[in-house]
Amino acid sequence: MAIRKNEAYTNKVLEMADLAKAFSHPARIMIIELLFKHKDRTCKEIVAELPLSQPTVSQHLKELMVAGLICRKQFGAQSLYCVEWNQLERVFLLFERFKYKIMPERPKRNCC
Amino acid sequence: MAIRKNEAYTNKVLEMADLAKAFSHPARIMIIELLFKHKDRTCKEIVAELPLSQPTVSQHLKELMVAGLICRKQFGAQSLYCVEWNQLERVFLLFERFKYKIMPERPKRNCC
DNA sequence: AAGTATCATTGTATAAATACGATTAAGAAT
DNA sequence: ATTCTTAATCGTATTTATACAATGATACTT
Repeated sequence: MAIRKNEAYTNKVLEMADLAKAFSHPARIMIIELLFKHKDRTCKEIVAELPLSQPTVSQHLKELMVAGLICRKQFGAQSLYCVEWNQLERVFLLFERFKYKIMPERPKRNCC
Repeated sequence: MAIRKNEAYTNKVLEMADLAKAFSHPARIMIIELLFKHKDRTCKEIVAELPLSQPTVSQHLKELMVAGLICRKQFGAQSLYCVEWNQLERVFLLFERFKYKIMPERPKRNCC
């Protein structure tokens, strides 16, 4: 613990951790997959594809919204969800940058 | 909840969620970055770069080992850690596959 | 042998994540 | 108007994650 708490992590690392967390539950990965197969989905349709109750799915949807990965449009009584492509691209960009920063250093074989 | 609990998620989705979870804490991302800068690092050196106590760092190291992302070599009293490149490549592969499965469908502009 | 250094493990406290029943709110249908 | 549908939110229980002091274990130093 040689580093002070407040200047410990760069914004990029914090952003990557947050976005990785959004992907750290299988239901949330599946939601993103579902939303690209059909671009607008109601909550009910998403619930029908998952082994989770409606309130739990709503909670995961909210987390994905907070992460900026999906958005919601109100259509009468129902909510239509869709992917925020810009933010999804941002995730892939961060992981790709991380990879190309690291992988050129990759040794011929693993050390262990 | 129309899907039965046991057949809910594919192995690929579960694997991706687990690996994303490994990246979901800034300390763990930094550890991987540190380990590629200098390929072998002692626990003490890693602790010196993070705002966390030695036991907490040890715990994060263990989680990364369980995820298969790093490995440990014992050298006398000290532990040397290094990246498991194969597994790191696996992470990037999963995210890239996910991207190329999804992004061709990307519409010209966001829906919201 | 006694002391020191390194680091994993244990125990434990606190916070965050996960899950769901119950409720609420708002629109749609009758 | 009343009932039904849809989905968010609330309340709460349970599990998991995070953090660290204390301890234990192993090797190194003197």
